[in-house]
Amino acid sequence: MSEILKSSQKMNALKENVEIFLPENGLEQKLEQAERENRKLVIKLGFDPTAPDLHLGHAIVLKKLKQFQDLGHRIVIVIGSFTARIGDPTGKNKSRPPLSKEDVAVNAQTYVNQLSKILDVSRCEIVYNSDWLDTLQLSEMIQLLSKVTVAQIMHRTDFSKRFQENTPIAMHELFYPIMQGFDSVKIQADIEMGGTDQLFNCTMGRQLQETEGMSPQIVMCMPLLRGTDGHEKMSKSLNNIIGLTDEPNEMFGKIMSIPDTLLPDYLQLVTDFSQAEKQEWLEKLAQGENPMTLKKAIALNVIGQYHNEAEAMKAQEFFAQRFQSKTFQEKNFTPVSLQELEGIESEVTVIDLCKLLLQNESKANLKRLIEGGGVTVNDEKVLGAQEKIKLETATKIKLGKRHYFELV
RNA sequence: GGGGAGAUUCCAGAGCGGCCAAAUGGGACGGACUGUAACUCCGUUGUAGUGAUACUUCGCAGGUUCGAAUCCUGCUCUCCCCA
Repeated sequence: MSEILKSSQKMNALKENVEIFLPENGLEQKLEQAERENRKLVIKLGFDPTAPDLHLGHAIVLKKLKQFQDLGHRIVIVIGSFTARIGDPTGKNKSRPPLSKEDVAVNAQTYVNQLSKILDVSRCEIVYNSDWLDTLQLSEMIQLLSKVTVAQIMHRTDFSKRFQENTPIAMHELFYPIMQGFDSVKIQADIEMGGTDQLFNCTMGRQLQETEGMSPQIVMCMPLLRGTDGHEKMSKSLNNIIGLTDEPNEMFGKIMSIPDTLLPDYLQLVTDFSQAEKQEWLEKLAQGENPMTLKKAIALNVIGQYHNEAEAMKAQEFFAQRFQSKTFQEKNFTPVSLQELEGIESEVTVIDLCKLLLQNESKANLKRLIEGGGVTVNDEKVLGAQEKIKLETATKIKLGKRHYFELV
């Protein structure tokens, strides 16, 4: 029995929050293999440098990588600088604007910065797949393509679904999984990680490695975290993410706004709690504990991870004051200096004031907000966009659910 | 290569010469209720304007008409069937 396998506890930790192992006992095999050959495993994580905002969904995978990193294995981050130009087929059928080299470089850098929230980046190997894909000859490409059948590619649910629904599939999209698989060949990956949506792409790596006479990588897929809307997977383009770099107050609010049905998932996947603590929480819930209590605990825990405990406490207080206090006057208002509201008379219309405070909103939109009863000034609802109000200090203004200002 | 269908506002999807800034549903936003949860109910959902209204929008470019998302021509793209 190997040293590592002796510790079943360690093994359990490595397996926690992994939804799919391919093959099922692959991890054990790889660890034994590594030990036998007296080397460290190469663990691959790929990403598209398109939307470099990492969120709690990514964190699940990154934490898993971190565990392996702590055991001394080699973490190889493959930046899809070439494949980004193809675009991972999403079924959304939106043609992606091609990224320039500069875009890729900038995105990759911000990505790496964010990785450092979880991983020790100095001990990660970061490679760009354009390094080998840019120079790939057509003949080599065809050689590669000959290893894969159409039936296999169409097996990917995304493709078969679109095909059945008569939505377009461009030829180049079919190449994406093959490219990704080729990356695994190039870096000689032992393990590839990703979300469950990456299962197909990752298995491509296994197949291609085998045809190259390599021992195929194993695949570990983490569950997909659902976003703040409670339904769709967390994704920047769906605008439902909680970003790793979000401000504490922002994070707190977003976590408080997730539907209760997501709580067990969040408890399990995004918190630092021990299994025992998680179990305890679930029991409390079952006994009728207000889910809000757990939500707060999760929020505190998460902010503790990505900021620190003091910030977390501050965010909780902020939240309580601004959103949970019952009376208008007690709420927490963001100060806005009167001087900063450049060149205004002492009296303005409500609509103009709103525009100054929320410059990104169109006036038509703000007008609707006012007429819909979403604007309150000094505890009084203002329904006329043209009403004049005096600009004086201590004027308190609420715009919609989330924006609170006080003139100072 | 041949034949047919189609491209509509965030999405799905009606409209097929004026009553169309464009039905309906979803989403989003706001309000009431609440725990920034869910449920339910109500309102809003192109931009600018106090308003009358003006402007931009129905794949792209032209044309017919007093008037076009709606008709015509060309182009681009998609789907289906046949080869």
